[in-house]
Amino acid sequence: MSNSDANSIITWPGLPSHSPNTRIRRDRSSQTASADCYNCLFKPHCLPAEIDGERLTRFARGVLRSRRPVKAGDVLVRQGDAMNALYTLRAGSLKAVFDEANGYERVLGFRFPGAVIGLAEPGNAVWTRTFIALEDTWLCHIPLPVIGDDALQRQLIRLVSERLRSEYETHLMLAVNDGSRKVMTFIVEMSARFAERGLSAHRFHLPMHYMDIASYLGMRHESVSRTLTKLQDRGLLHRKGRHIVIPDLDALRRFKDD
Amino acid sequence: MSNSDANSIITWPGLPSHSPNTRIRRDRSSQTASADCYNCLFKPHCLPAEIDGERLTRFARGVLRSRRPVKAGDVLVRQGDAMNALYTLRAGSLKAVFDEANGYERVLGFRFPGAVIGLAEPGNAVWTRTFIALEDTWLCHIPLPVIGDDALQRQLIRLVSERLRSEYETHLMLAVNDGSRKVMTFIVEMSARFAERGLSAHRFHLPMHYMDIASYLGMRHESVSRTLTKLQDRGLLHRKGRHIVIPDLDALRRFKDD
DNA sequence: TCGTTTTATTGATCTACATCAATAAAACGA
DNA sequence: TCGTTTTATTGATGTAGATCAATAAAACGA
Repeated sequence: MSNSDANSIITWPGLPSHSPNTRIRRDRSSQTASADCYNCLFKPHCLPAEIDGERLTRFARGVLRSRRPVKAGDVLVRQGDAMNALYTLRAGSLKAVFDEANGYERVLGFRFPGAVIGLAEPGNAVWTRTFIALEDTWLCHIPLPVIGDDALQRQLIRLVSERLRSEYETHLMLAVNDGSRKVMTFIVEMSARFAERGLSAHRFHLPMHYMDIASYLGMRHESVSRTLTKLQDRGLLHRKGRHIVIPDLDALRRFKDD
Repeated sequence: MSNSDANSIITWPGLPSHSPNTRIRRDRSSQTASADCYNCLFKPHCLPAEIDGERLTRFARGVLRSRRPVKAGDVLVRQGDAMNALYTLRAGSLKAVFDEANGYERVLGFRFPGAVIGLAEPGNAVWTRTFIALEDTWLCHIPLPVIGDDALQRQLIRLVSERLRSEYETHLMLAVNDGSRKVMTFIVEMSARFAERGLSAHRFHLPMHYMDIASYLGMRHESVSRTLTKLQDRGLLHRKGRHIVIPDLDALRRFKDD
């Protein structure tokens, strides 16, 4: 069963959706507030990276900050929905999936705090992928018209091409066609993502299922599990379920590259 | 042996390069000219898509149109070179490759007329991939400062996110992990690329080697060859070397999808 | 043009991973 | 909390495609 089935609930007020069970809350003020970009930890990586003062105030006024999270398993936006805003991830995590005609979903990526959601869509009227929360997730909502400013557009160009570069990295990883290498690259990458948010690079909890990892890497989840078991046997990592401990990160990196 | 070895020759005048044999022609006027964006077939897909009149004239004045081609096998830009211009492809074709430390190259994509080269680099001071001509190739050279205009930036955003969407498609293709499906998807995709340039979708010549296709798809070239032989045996296509004939394109598409 | 180098094809073998299956462990909801 | 559902683990088996090898066909350069 897919996570993105009929009982998904969209908690963003008034968000367009094809889900029959969409729950729209009336009380806007209790749900969202204007963003506080001045004090935001992620400002240097976000759209208003280069603006300040009056211009930043104007930008922040147009941005809605959610107060209640998108719950684990819920859909933020669904492939095919009209696209009229970007999101930024403040806390939690998301998976980006492509919904196939047969009902299955194929995982295209994972997003962590600081990430901008929707970079593949400018120029497209419609969301090309579905975004699903992996855990309770807080976001900011940036309507497209707010990004008229020149400095914002330059930053958007930078963010999209940065994402493009990272997708080329992913292409290289997928094209090695060696399961254990793909899994190791994934683990090292996750470690780096945690580290860049000030968390431990050696000890972390993966928010996504092994089935999601497998889908992302183009493998079966059995193979992901077996690969991790093998890495554990070699002492390169320990794990209890999705909790990962890497005693020697450099050793893992070296092992991956030869 | 890689194509991007020491005897690569860069025919773009004054282009930075690490190649010892770089040939720089003195006579600029015989090599390049201002672009003629007004009469360019590719304008709707290029950067100045949305500008006209006076603004287009100003843009075109900043753009250099090459008169002599980059020769087959030659390097247009090398990974690590300083990045200060985009290119657009007018005729010919290129491959985008990642140069590995061990000297091997891994193919990340192919570019055909109408494509903009360098979409992954804005925000990066340096080329992240090497571009090599697959056949004699003509380009336009667009210095980054020329893209100050607001409409040009909007179009650049559109182009980069469009490329990002196409990389997500590639991710989906690579993650199916089924050789013959990957090859069929590639052939169908190539057919579409030829068709969109007004050429035959049923009968075309692949400009890249099987080894490049294999590298791009994460396979061995033997497997690419075998897969094509199998498709030929089933009557889904005919080929003589790299010349491909597809008698029934829909049949091939249907076969690929089940 | 011919001789050399590079690329493509075909065959034989081997292995990593998919697939099928059965159990165990989490996660979830009443 | 317990009972159900979903996800993860481990085992047995089969197969697609990697690998090694040898020949054929292009492509290239003098």
